[in-house]
Amino acid sequence: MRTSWADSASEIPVSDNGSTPRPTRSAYVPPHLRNRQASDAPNLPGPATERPGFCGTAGGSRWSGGGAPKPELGHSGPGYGYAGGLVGRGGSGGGWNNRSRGWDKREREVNPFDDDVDGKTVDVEQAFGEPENTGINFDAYEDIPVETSGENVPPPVNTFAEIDLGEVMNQNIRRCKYVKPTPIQRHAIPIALAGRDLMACAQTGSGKTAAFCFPIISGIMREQYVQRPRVGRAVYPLALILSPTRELSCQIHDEAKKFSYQTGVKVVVAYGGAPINQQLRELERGVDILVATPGRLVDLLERARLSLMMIRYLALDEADRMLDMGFEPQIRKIVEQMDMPNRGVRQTMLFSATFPREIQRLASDFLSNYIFLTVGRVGSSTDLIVQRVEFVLESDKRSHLMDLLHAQRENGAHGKQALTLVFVETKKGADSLEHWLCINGFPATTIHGDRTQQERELALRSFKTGKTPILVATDVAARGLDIPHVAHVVNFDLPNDIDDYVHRIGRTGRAGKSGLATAFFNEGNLSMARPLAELMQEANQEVPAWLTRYASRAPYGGSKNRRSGGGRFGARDFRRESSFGKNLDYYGGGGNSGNAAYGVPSNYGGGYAPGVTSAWD
DNA sequence: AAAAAAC
Repeated sequence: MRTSWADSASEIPVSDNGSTPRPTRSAYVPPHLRNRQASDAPNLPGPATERPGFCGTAGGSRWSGGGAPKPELGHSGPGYGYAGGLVGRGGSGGGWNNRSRGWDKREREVNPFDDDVDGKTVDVEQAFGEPENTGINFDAYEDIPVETSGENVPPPVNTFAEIDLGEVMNQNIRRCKYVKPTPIQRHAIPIALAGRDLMACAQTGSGKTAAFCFPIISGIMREQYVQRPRVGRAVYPLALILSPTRELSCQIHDEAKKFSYQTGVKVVVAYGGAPINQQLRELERGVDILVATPGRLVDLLERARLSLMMIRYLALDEADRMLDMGFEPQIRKIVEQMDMPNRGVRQTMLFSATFPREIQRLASDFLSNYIFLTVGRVGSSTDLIVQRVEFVLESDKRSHLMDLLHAQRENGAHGKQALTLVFVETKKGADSLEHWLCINGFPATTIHGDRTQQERELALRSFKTGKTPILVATDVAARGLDIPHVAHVVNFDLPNDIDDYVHRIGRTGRAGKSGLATAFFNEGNLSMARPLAELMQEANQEVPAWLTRYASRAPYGGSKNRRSGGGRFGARDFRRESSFGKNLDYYGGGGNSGNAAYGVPSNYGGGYAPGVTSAWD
C-alpha cells in the first residue's frame, strides 16, 4: 500500500510512451549525482564494471566461495531483463548504475521519495499538526536487551557506515531519514550480510522491513549480473519476500523501492485481487526481488511465468503467520515443492514480532544452521502504547465506542482528528459497524477480505489521509501495516490469540511514537483474561482488578504460545527448550552444534526475571 | 470459529 506521500510521488506526470516521467522542472539531477565526475564509479567489483553483461560468476558471494552448490545454469548470456542496457553503453567509467539500461536508454525510475515532487513536499505533517516521516525516534529503542543463539553470531554494528552498503544505498537511507540503525537492524543486518539464516523477533514498528531488505539489495548489487536462464516465458528473481496480506506486500514493495532506488535492483510485487496481466508485464521488464502473497505466487509458478530456481534470498515477513495452520501447506509447497534451491543453498530469513514455539519448530524445516535473534525487552516498545481494558457487554459495545470517539473528538484539538483503528472479529461485523458509525456522524470505512482489492486499497488510503479517520478492520489489517498517525487502536472484539492482540495494538506506537490501545472485554473473552493480564503486567500497564480476578479463575488459553512456568512472554529460541544434547538436528546440519552454539548465556531453566528478558512483542 | 490467500 502506498503511503499518502508516496502516492503523490507516483503521480508525477508520465508521458504517453510511458517510460519517461516528465517533471515540470527541467533536467533533475539526483542528489547523489550532483558534483560527481562521470568516472566516479562506485566501489564495485572490477569485472562487473568493465563488462557488465558478461560477468557470469559473482565474486565474493557465499555462493561462489562457500562451497555450496550453485544452481546450474542452462544458458549463458546476459541476465534476463538487462540485455537492453548492456548494448551501446559508453565505455567511460560506467556510471553509478551498472544494472540500469545504459546512460541514454535508461528508463527513468520514478522517484519513490517525498522530497522531490515538483519541488514541494507533501504536507501530511501540517494536516496532522505534528512532524511525521522524520525517521524513527531512536531514543525509544535505546538500551534494550538482545538475545542471540546460534553458532558464531556476527557482532552488531552501531552505524550504517559500519556496514558498507555503498553510496547509492546510503543516499537512500538518508532520504528515508534513517539516522542510525534500530536495534533489530544493528543486529540482523550483519547476520544477514554474513550469509547466515536468521529467525528474528523484534517489536512491532521497529524497522524489520529494512533489516531484511538492506542485506538483500546489497547482496544482489554485489552479485552483479547473475546469469539467468531463458526458458519459456519464465522470469527468475533472485530474492523472494512473502507476506500474509496483499496490502502488506504492497507496503514492503514500496519500502524496497525506496531502499533500492538507483541501485538498478528491480523490485516487483505480485498479489491477488488485481489484474495479473499488469503484474506479468512488470515481471517481464525484469525482476530481482519479488514481493508476493502466496496465492498469486503459486498461480504464477503454475503458469510457468515464474521460476524460483535462482532464488538466493528468501524472506518471510510475519513468519509465524505464514507458517500457521492456514498458510503452512502453501508455504511448504512454495519452498519445498517448487524449484527453489534447498535451505543452506539459498539464504532464509524469518521475521516477526511474535514467534510461538510450535511455529519455530515448523520454521526450522526451512532454515539451515540459523541464528535466533530477539531484540527488545518486555515493555520497551509497548511502554509507548498505553493499554486499557474495559468491561463492556456485547450489547453495549457500540454506544461505548461512540463515547470513546466523542471524547476523542473533543480532545483532538488541532488539525485533523486522530486516526482510530477499530478491530472486529468478522467481516460482516466490520460492514455493519462501519455503517452504524457513518449514520451516526463518524466518517468511517472498512477493510476486510470480502471487499474487492480496489475497495480495500481505497479504504486504506482514505484512512491514511484522514478523509475517513476511522477504519473498521478484521485481522487483515492486524499485521505489519505501517499507518502513521494511528493514535488509537480499539479492540472492539478481542482476538482469540494473544499474539494477534500484540500485532493489532502494534498498529499504533510505531517508530518510537506513543499510542493508545483500548480493548472491550466481556464474558465471551474469558480465555484471553490470563494472557491479557500477564501481557499488560509485563508491559507495565495498569491491570484492572476485575481482569486479574478473571485471570486467576480462567484456564490457560488464548495462546498458541504456551509460556512455560509463569507467563514468560517471549520469543525464545525453541532450540533452548529442548533437552541439551538432544535434537541437535534442529541446527539444520550445522555439524558442530552443541551447547557452545549459544552466543549468549540464557536463563534457561525457568529463571525468569521480569523486565530483563527478551522481547515478547 | 474466523480470517487470510488465486482465478
